[in-house]
Amino acid sequence: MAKEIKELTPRNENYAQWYNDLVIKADLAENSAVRGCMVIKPYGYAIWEKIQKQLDEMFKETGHVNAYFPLFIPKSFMSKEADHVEGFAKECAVVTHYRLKNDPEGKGVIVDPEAKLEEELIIRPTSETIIWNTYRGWIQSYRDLPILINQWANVVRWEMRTRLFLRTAEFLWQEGHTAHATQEEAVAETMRMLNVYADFAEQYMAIPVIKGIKTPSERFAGALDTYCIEALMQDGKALQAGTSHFLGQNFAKAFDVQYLDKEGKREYVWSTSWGVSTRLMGALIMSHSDDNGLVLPPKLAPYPVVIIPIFKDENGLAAIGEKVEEIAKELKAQGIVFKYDSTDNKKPGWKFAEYELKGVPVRLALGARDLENGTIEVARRDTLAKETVSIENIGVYVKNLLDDIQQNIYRKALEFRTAQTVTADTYDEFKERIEEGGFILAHWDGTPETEALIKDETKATIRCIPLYGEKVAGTDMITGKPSPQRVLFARAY
RNA sequence: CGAGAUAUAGCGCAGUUGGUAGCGCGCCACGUUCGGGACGUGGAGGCCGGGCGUUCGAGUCGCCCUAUCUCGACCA
Repeated sequence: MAKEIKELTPRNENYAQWYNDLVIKADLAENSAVRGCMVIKPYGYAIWEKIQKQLDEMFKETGHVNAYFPLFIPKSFMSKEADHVEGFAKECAVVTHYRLKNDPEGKGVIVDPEAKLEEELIIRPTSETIIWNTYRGWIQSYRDLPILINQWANVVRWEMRTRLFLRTAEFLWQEGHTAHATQEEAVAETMRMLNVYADFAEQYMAIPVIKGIKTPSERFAGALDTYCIEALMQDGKALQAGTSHFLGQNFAKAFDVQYLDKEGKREYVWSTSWGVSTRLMGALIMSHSDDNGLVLPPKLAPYPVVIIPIFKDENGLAAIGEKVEEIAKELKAQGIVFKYDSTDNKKPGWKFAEYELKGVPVRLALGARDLENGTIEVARRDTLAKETVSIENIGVYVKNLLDDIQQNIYRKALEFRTAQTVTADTYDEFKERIEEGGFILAHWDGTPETEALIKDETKATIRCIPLYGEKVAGTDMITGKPSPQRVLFARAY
């Protein structure tokens, strides 16, 4: 068994394999019988629920409400926005029939050829089209605006190659779709939600992100501008962790959504959409995990604390159980969720390893020796440090420790990213450095040709044009043409 | 969709020049253990991914499928 843990090495040559193993061994998810899809297991789903709950709260605070729109999209809807269909056409699952029947030759069931749909249905790869078709009926005047709606849903994109959490054929996400009277309002909304995502990533997931804007080639199909948060994984590859799109009037025009303004003039509505997905869990796993398994930030751990009793027999367990009840009261008083693993079919050492693999931030171990001394052993997952402390005020102690762990995990990730972010002034320097992974800040002349050339030759893409940080003009490292600021390059997932 | 690899017990694997299948972990029972993945004894568990062929005989050889993984291509 010990061997299994040693196989997990975040910086080994086969990071992809390590990642897969960790996801499976930490009991988060597994491949399903359906190509490219995954089963999210209870422990993994509990993390997703924490993410959902927190984001939902942040959406509500910024004035949004939840609603739900259909899974199926009539094929004709997809063709109404030209860029949108071009972007998604290659990865759509299509429903063509609505009935099965017994095979007349007795070979199980077949699709009933007489049950062919007149118009095929697309399983949503994203919901802009069905939502904007609906919004048309909801919007008549400026008094109906803005519409600030979010949807929690699953979507399907038939990707050629998939990876657990990072790119599955079906995934869970939230998609916000807002409608506004003016361009300014819509742009402000796009930025507002980008900031919500960045705050969530940094404060809850403990992942530092760079806020920026995508180049036209990386833009969402149908958007005028795509803003994003970009994170750096431990193997040096970048991961797009969330996007917020300014859609202009594209979808309003495609679905004829107009409103009457105060002067009685008809205008097209302005819109945004924004989303994050179960991919965030991939980011979480790859950002913090180490050779012992997952490392979860306390704010997103299904249970931030696990209590492990060390006992010889039933009497011993009962004595510890009484003490645990006292501790439980203190933890509850601090609002800390914990798990007490009193099962007697696993030894303490096994449990220690198991909860480390699962990334539980704090482990409390309690045995006869502690009962005698009035102490408890406290172990933290981020540093693997252990200490024996007095059981007095353990609730407050753990609360402070959890806060410290949350900050420490973020600080570690930030230090890593800072160390892995460099500038390159010449293309040779760039090509050499890109092999080591990490972010590279370099000057770009703003043309798609240069961008494509770099991608072809180095597999690096422009992750974003950073919104913040110092903006010093320079010249493109290849063409020598002027560049207003450095842009962020990396190889990406 | 290209290249490579893999498919044998719940999981991880072995299986020689073809002779009707084994190991470790896990699981079940009992006992001893219990402060970093315990140990002993005894058990249960397999249409060897599917199909066709060669052969007296196929986990093993040949061909064809299918699925998975890694690397590409692709990827709001």
